[in-house]
Amino acid sequence: MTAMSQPLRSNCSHLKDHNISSTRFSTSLASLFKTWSDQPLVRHSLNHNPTTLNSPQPHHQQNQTKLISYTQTRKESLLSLIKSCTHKPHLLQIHAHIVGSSLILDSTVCFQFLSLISLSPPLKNLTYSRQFFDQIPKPNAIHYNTMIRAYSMSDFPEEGIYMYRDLRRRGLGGNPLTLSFVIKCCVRVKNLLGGIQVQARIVRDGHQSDSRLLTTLMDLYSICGKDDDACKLFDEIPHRDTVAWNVLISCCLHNSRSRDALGLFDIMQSETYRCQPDDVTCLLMLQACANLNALEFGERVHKYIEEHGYIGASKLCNSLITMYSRCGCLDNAYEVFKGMQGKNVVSWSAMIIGLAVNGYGREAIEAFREMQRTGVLPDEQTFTGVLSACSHCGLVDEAMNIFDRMSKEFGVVPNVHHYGCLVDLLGRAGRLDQAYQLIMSMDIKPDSKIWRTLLGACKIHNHDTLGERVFGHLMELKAQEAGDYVLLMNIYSSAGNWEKLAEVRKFLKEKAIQTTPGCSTIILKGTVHEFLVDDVSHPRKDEIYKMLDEINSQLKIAGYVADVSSELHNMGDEEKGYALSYHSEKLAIAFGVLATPPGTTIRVAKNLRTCVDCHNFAMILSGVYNRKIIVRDRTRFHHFWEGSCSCNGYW
DNA sequence: ATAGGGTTAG
Repeated sequence: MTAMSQPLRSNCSHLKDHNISSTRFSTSLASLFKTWSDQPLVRHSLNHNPTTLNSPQPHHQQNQTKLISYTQTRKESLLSLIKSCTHKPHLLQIHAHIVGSSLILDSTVCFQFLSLISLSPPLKNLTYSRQFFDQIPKPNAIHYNTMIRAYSMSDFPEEGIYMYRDLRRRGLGGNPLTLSFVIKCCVRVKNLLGGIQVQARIVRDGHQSDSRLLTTLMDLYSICGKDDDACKLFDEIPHRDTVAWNVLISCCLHNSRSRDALGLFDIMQSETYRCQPDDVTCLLMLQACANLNALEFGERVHKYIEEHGYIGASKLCNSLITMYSRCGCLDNAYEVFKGMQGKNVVSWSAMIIGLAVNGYGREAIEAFREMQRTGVLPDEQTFTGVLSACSHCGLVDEAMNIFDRMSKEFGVVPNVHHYGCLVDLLGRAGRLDQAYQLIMSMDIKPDSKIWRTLLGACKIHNHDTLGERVFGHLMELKAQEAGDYVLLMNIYSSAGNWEKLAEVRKFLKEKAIQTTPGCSTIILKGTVHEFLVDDVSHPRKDEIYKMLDEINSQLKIAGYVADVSSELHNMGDEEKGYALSYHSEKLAIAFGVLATPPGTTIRVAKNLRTCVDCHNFAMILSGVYNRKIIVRDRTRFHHFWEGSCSCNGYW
């Protein structure tokens, strides 16, 4: 309703100013149609020649001028009607009159009408546009461009590529614009081959120094995973403006080269290139920072944003919230969130997800309630955040309740992420069969991530029979990874199933499948210190291991008992406790305790998931040694202070 | 003649 009655902002400012109602519009339409009806309607046929229509007999000189001027006025009034049309019934009337008169042969009229129905939001209808387009006897390049452009933004981008081929068949040379619209279509469907053909055309038509065209093409290569080709193309762009740099940066982000992306921020500003980053550059940089946990760089970008007056942009604020929370710096994330004007669903979701990944589940749910109080409607991703908050804190009933309300109250259809959170939650809570039933009852196909989640839960609860079945599902999807074999071995190990364990081991060795070794890093005074499992390569290794021994005995006094469920070897519990003490995060934390005074925050990043034992170890240590510890693992952050953790002990 | 291109938040 509101969408339909909304005036066309760009074209109808005059309408709005004088507040012309639709009734008055109808009146003027009616009077126009009345004048038309005095003219005989010209039946249009595809073979009609426009010149014969508009050229009356030579001996009627006076009449001809009159007729031309009359046609002219008629056309002018129609064009102004098209420009101010906001109602579908009027549209249909105008349509009928264009098609039923000689105006179908007027390319301007056709173009204006086509723009109206293919691009302007309230009346946009692509099927209808195509119908009209097909009624134009001789569509020109502009008509084609309009259609291809509309298709490039629609759900049927490949249709734009077909239209481009059609245009070429008709021998209408496309201009650079046509080419750029087609490339956009190719980007949408990741049609690299089509793009390469267009590239050949760009060269043949002599547009090879059109920077914008090349930039679009770069994006295509980037989206298709051809980052090297995209870079090559970048070198060929004669005038590299900020957008070109932005595309290059986004290319790095899309192709897992966040580190390169960060580097480009300084390179583009250097003496050689002298290109100023804009708001979009900042947005991309923040994403790279979030991927890399690069808090300091993120703070630099934040400063740049403030200095350049971009801080009012909600997109940037939302991105800052995500960057800070993905760097484990919730205080800063909340600071940005609090200070921002006009929080939308993205801002709230960013904050909720931020709280969730940092283990503050109850706070996330509270934020969710607050969001509803302020009248912002949650969407799919908000629920992903809320449900993952529940799964990080073991709030089973809360999650079930929210999941139920999600579709009933908010009309959000459960997706694979929502189910994933529930499976994780049920699995960790030990309700393995219920989790399995849930997966089997889903009306969407379970992906490998879901099965992997359940496999992880089978490991926690030493459920080897279900674990085997779940692993079978992963094999069915041909999606088993090295880490999955490790989980399976862990499950066999915990269940004391040494034969099966040996079997898997043998298999891994035969197939030369490499498992990723655990690796933790800690940054002290700007230097990155890296530790592998049982690492002895650090220059201060003797001190570190001595420290670790001391810590272990101190923690034992404080009630720490090694949790042995993560070990693979067939040995007695006492030996296991010993073996566990050399997990990479323990080494990194021991080094942190060694190298920092009490009261400091120790930040550790781990490539895999932290095990229960290391979680408990860090939690108790934070109290005994008075350090705040933040461990970032593959999926989340764990905050520890004064012997407690943000997720209330729920691992 | 007619319109008009690239990057972008959770």
